Amino acid sequence: MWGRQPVQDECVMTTETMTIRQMCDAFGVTARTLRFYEAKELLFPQRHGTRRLFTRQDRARLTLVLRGKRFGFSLEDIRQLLDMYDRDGSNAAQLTRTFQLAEARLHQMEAQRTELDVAIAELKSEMDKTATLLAGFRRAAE
Amino acid sequence: MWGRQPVQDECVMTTETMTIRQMCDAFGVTARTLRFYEAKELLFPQRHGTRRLFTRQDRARLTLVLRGKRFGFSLEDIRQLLDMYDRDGSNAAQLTRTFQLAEARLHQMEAQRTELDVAIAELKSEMDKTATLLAGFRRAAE
DNA sequence: AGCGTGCTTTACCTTAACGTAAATGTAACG
DNA sequence: CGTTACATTTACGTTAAGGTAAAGCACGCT
Repeated sequence: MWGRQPVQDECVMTTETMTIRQMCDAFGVTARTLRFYEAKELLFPQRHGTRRLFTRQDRARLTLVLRGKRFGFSLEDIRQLLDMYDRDGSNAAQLTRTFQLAEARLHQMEAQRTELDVAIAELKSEMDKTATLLAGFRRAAE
Repeated sequence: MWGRQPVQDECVMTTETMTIRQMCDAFGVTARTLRFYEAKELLFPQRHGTRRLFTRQDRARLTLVLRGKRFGFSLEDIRQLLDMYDRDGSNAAQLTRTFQLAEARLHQMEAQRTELDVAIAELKSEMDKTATLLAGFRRAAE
């Protein structure tokens, strides 16, 4: 009735590779997002003809990308962090550079945490004032 | 509405009004920012000829704007809060609304901090791995 | 052969909070 | 009067993370 999904006889769900739509469904992102991430060198899907085939590695990377995004990091930050997870450039110089990148990121994150703590404390203080005012109003209303 | 200021023909340096540059120095913002905030109806400086003169109210409002920004509110959110306050800041219903907005924002910020803590822990863990690898390389290099 | 559907690329659109540049104005100093 | 030092308006530029539209392949089915 509706167009049935073309059943791939040979490439049966080995979970080896996934089409773009399978990725969208699996991760809850749009196709545009996956293509965008490829353009930004966050993912490196293979091609079968013109079609993208996302590998196990792409899925692992995408998981990390989405986690990083939840933490509020930019895609560029994430790309650099992914290079750290990919310690395939296993020479000491590369690892050292990677480590330094991570260290810088860590400092940024800790600074961000400190700022967030300050902001939270300030906001709480402001809310206390407002709450006090409100309490006064409610007493006056009786 | 809140108090009119004395007409000043001579440019006496009262603390009543400030030029744009005095404002920049006092608040650590650029002139572009002040003009932008005026365009966005966050500030309402008077004019002396073509020049802006920022009043005590403007300074109070700018203080609130900058505080709101530290809390992560958008300028549009801030404008609405300021407008509410202007219309009838001493209205219990509006104070309640303000409080609720602040509460929601506080929850967001606390959630953000929790996630940030997780991310920091994970990153530290990855850095440990990298450091261990590096130590191995350095031993091998001797 | 035709149809429907999915995938592809190319390319312009969006939002926030300003930055930056150009052209012009004006006020004070010397 | 000229120069200097700000001030003003207008208007286009920037960045991030995609959205959206257009138009063309590439199939599998009938």
